[in-house]
Amino acid sequence: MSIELVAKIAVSGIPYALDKPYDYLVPAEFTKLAVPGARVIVPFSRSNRRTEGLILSVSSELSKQRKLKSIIEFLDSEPIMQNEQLKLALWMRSRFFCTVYDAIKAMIPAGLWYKSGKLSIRDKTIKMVELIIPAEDAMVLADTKRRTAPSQAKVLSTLCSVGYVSLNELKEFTGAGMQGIKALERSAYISIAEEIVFRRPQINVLSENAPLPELSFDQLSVFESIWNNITDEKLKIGLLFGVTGSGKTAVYLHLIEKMLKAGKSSILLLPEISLTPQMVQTFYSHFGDIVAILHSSLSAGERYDEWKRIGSGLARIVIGTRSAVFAPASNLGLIIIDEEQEDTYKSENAPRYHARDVANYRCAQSNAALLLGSATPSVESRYFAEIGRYMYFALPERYNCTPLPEVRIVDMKSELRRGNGSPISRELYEELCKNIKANEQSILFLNRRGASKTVVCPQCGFVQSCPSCSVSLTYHSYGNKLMCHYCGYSHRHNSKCPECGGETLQIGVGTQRLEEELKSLFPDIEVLRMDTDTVGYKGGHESVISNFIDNKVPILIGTQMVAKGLNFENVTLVGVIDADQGLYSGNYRASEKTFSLITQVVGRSGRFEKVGRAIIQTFSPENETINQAAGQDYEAFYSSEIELRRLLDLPPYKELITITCTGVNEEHVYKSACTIRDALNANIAQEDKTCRILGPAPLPIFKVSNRFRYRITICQGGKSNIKNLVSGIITELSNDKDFKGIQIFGDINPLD
DNA sequence: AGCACGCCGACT
DNA sequence: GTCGGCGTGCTC
Repeated sequence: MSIELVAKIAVSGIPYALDKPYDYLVPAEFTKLAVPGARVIVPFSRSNRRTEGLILSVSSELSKQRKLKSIIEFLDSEPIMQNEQLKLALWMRSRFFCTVYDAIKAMIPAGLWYKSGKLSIRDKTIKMVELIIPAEDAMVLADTKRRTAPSQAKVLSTLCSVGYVSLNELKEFTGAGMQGIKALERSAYISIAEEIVFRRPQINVLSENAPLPELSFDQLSVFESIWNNITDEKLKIGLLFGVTGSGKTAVYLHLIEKMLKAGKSSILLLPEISLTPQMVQTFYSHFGDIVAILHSSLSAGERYDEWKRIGSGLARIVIGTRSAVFAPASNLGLIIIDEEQEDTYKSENAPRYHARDVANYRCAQSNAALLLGSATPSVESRYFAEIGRYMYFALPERYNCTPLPEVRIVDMKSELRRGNGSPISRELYEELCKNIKANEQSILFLNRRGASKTVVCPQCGFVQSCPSCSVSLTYHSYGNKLMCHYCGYSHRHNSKCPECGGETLQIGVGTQRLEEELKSLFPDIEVLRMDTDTVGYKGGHESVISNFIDNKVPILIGTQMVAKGLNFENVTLVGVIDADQGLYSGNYRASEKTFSLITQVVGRSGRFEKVGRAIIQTFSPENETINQAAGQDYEAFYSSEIELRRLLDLPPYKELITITCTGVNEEHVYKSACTIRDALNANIAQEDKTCRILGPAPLPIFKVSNRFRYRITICQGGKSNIKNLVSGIITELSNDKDFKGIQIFGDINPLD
């Protein structure tokens, strides 16, 4: 019997059902390295394949009967995760039905994943040259060398004046070659040393040390109210309601500044950074280098370095997208989630987390404050404010008192009856003419890419759809092809119906066809289009926007990316081409999303001294949500929507947990889902009688990449132990031989 | 998931 | 004989 060191390890690349801590022996030579948070390579499974893992804990044990395998190597010389982060990863597993390693991967920058492999990211270094003899001596030396070694003399005299400089700059400035500099190093007159530098994302900083914007009376009182409440001991979550243009950003800036003065760091989450360059610039201009940004279009090196700057405390303000909620900010004081209702805060793949939930957990752990900001808060958040779980703050006015735009709803049914089948109603056409004449700009919003929604055959009714996903193909006039917007499949378009040979018809309008329609209506007018097709490359988004602003392009067409966070001085007309789009998707959040989107896009109009107009085109002009959005009346929308949620037993009254089955054989998938439902029904009665089990139901898009998808929805009160039950059922059935080829995963409050 | 084991038919 | 097809079972 002897004492051995045993590490409990979370391993990567395993399904949820196998995820548990595995015990490994720590070989004696690794004793010092074996600490929680360090990554290792371990042999795993019968094949002993090399598998990455992370040490969760280490303990000394009396050696047991069973033989443990040993850790092969260490990837880290010190832990890459602190105790607090490990706790967060374990919590994420229990809440989001992911493996611990899925959570860990979301929490650390990608470059660290393969530190020892080929894809490793190294610290970037530059060579720095320093004078290591007294400057007076160097001057004398430079004089003596002027004849014999002029370039060495130049190097010495240059170093006398600058002292410490990068090798590259020194070579460029003095014209000296490497031999001369090396010679000086050999003689111990100068030293050459590597210094780690940070790769930084390129930001156009407008000015340095710009003052904070002054707060208006309303902003100041909201700012003080937020500060006094969130720095209080008890209630730490606030919801800030502020209509478009009310100046939420100014309040954020002042809160973050005050946190900084109190010695605390802050994280600001945005739905998508590339859509809000103005916000990032404002922060850089005021706070300078202590701002770090984290988002998907950074290079791996930049992301790794920004992460290091945050971890080391050099950067104390983090601005980023969803995953920035994991930023290793020390002494965290505040997390702000701007436009908290946005779907981008929910991850669609494992770990299927919501940034709001993670922020909430982190803030509670580190006694920090959480502030949610929005012009159209999610129904959940507004409800939690109503019942006192969140503090509620409101900025009622537009900052510079611009009146809200004047909004008109146009009935497209009567437009059709008048014989106008085009996507532009007569009224919108006239308003566009007015704007062109007045030299003012217009934005047309249409949340659908492509030229035309679908191609149908009016003779036999055949609709072309993707062979591997269950969505209809979308026509793209660029390349004359039909594309699947889900998996990217495309093939050439033939105007003849593949079933009956009849002439096909295109129905529904996308941004691309709208662009063509406008070009024929206004042949002499420039039209810009902004959607994922036109801004695909890095920086494309900004260049479209600056083109629109600088060249006063009369008309901008766009998908939802035109709706978010942009200030256009000269825009006085907004047209919503198809307000119904998305309203009848069958999802319980459809109204909420429609309201939010229309409200935001209408708010783009007339943000400065000119009064804006907006035209909303719809086939259901009586629809309550559309009318509430037209009136920019969030409270009216909220009170009708929350009543509906209460009646239908939906969030925020209940929490939804879904279990999704996917597989290539539809019947097998369906039957597996039924087995899950039965297992739930058999077990749930003891846990919670109020909870309902729905399904199996096909997902809105029920086939993706040749896999069918069915899911069970559990609608539960939230306090019971249902999550553990679900976890147990997923684990048990994943290992069942009847479930061979079936993937099962759990999700909480999915968005689709 | 990923990989070895093992049991069966085909073939240098 | 043994190479390789995939069905079965296990992962400290």
